[in-house]
Amino acid sequence: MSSSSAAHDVSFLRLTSLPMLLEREIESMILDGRLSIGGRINENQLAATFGVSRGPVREALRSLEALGLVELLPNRGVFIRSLDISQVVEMYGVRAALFGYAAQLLASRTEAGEVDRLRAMLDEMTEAARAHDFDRYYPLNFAFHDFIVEQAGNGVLTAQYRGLVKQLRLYRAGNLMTGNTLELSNEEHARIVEAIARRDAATAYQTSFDHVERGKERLLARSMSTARPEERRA
Amino acid sequence: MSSSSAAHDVSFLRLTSLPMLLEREIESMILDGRLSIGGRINENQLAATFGVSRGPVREALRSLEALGLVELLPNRGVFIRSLDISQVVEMYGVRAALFGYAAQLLASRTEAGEVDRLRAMLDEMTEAARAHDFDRYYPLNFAFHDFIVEQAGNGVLTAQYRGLVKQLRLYRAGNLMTGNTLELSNEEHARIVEAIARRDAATAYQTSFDHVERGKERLLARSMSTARPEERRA
DNA sequence: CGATTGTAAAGTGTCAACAATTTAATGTCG
DNA sequence: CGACATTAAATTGTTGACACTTTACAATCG
Repeated sequence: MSSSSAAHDVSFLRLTSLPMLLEREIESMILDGRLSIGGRINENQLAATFGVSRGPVREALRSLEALGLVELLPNRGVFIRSLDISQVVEMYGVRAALFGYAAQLLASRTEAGEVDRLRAMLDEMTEAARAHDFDRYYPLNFAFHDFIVEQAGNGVLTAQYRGLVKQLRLYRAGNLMTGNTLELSNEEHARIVEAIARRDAATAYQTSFDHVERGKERLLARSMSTARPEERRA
Repeated sequence: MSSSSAAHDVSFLRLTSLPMLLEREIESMILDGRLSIGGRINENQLAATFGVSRGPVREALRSLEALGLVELLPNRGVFIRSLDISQVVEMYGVRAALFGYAAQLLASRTEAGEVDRLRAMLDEMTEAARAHDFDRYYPLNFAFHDFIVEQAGNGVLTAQYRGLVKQLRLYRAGNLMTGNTLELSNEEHARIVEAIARRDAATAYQTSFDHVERGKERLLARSMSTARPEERRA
């Protein structure tokens, strides 16, 4: 039984704990919008909701703070983090760099297996874009980017990228695409896939970086038109 | 008195708390080597050391886990995170991408004020490198990289980069440079500064990316020669 | 009536005690 | 003597109580 070297990996021994569970649950409450952004979290209330005491809740909130999803103000409470547009812009920049690096890595390591998958995703997105079906396009778009990052084969990169994307979900207005932006965006996807297929790492980086940067600019343009004239000061 | 708009910014009202304080203190205990890597942290002992109860200590440890400095195994305890070489390699890759992006940003935004400072740092490093004075070179090298990242003007980037560098300090063998690597490394610095001075964003990115990648390769080469022949399997 | 001060309520911060689990030590059987 | 079951110690997990701070409210004074 115990002769085999490392076959079973007995990591079943309680790989989770109450604070981790609470962390995940509170996180989805935030990302699903069940806790409103900018709002305050009441520890007592939250603990009562889950039927636990405040200790584990506070530990979970500490983790969420380090993940950038909430803000802790001493003696004041925990607040769902709200991003202003300048922070979002900064995040998009870093995301562009990370995504570009991912595409670069994938281009230099791919053995063509991933390319077929990417082309399939691309076809689906093309179809959804043609139909202006945003609800169908959005998850495909997400999966496309995530697939490239994942297949790049760098776990640290994947974690950083996903953490950033998670934080970006705090900016609610950001995910909308209108009109022909779907088609424009997807043409950029096509260029990315081609560069990866050609094993052209430099072009894969550049097209991927530019793709996210352009998404940032689309967001900015949209944010300008939406923004109120001026926030008056006292 | 209350007429001025945002002059005083009374953020003095307890901008810190016990868990934050403990977090910083434990962090420096780890990075200074006062807590040995891979070793286990005893909550009772640690709490007694600081003269507090275990609650705040546990909260601090949750934050440190999210920062990637410790690992929490449910019911088993908290362990100072130990990095294997493959993780370090991944981190270097991401660091290269982030640092490259920083140099790119700085090159495209600099108004020449930063370049003088960079050239001054470069001169100091050249001197230290010529004297093979690693102890003097190391902090200069650190400051040089950090300055570029900081002056890039992207707070998210700065935070991500510094977090990564902090984690890399868990890999103790990594910081050594021998022989003429100091001079080689500094020649790369010179190329980076020149690209930034020229406002050549693309070259700034590439030289900076390559610089970190070469650091990774130097590390890997060193690690190969140091590594034990083979870790035998059962 | 508006600004200020004082007071009560609500919420966060910290602790010490208890429960549950893991680890180490001990004893027992084959 | 070694493997296994049993027990004791150490350590983590969770809780409820209490102290402290902030916030909201009410009363008072100019």
